[in-house]
Amino acid sequence: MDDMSEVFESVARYFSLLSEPTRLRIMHCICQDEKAVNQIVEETGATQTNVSRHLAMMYQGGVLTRRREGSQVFYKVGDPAFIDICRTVCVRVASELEGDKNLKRTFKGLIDELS
Amino acid sequence: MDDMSEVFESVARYFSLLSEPTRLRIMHCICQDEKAVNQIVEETGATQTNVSRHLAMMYQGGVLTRRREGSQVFYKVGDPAFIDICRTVCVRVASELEGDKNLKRTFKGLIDELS
DNA sequence: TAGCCATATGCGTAAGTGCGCATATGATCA
DNA sequence: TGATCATATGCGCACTTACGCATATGGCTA
Repeated sequence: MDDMSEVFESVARYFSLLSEPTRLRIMHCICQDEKAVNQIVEETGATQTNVSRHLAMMYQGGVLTRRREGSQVFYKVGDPAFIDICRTVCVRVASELEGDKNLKRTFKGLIDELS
Repeated sequence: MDDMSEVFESVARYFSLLSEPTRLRIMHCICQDEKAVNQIVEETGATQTNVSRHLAMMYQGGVLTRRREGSQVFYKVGDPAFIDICRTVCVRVASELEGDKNLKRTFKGLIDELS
């Protein structure tokens, strides 16, 4: 029965990559186009340290791909499952919102982006 | 631009429900049939305290439904998106495994269950 | 080579999270 | 009502995690 342990741990590890707002913001930012770290820093408003660390974590988790060009490093979401999963979750979470038209609209926009 | 913050936080909150091995084990256990807490405790091998707390957390997050019958409480996965998301992630994670035939087989079994 | 830009990383800190123990609440039955 | 079973919760602890600061590494250009 406890071959399962390893499975649950791997899956949990994957989900934890997606369970942090800053990381989601970063992923959203490099979801369609690859971007250099400094661009990501600028667009997300997070610090360079933090962005760099989150990127490294996601890269190691296999969610992002990385490409070096000169002194810059470009990151991009490279996980084919990512879009699917996020869209499903967004639909799911949005469906439980009561009230707050603005938030609903924002979700809707994001879901469209992902479709 | 920062209507997004709230969105990212909600989505992250959802993912964090799924980012813990014990919770995944519990969910797997009540994925198809509802079960009372003591059954879940028995089947998962976790302590009553812990199971109860995880169940409460997931219930509040809207992932589980709950039904009282006498002194027992039955829980069940009630999130229509859950199966989809987990299957996608399992496929995703399994695809990155190199070697370890046994683990692959376990994943495959789980994925079949979810299909 | 030296200096500069872009990115990564060691260290310390504060907040969050999972867990066990003991205990509280709630329901059944004698 | 009191005893007993099922579930939930307060408290404390250990561990993890996100973060900032300072600094290291790696590449470019003069």
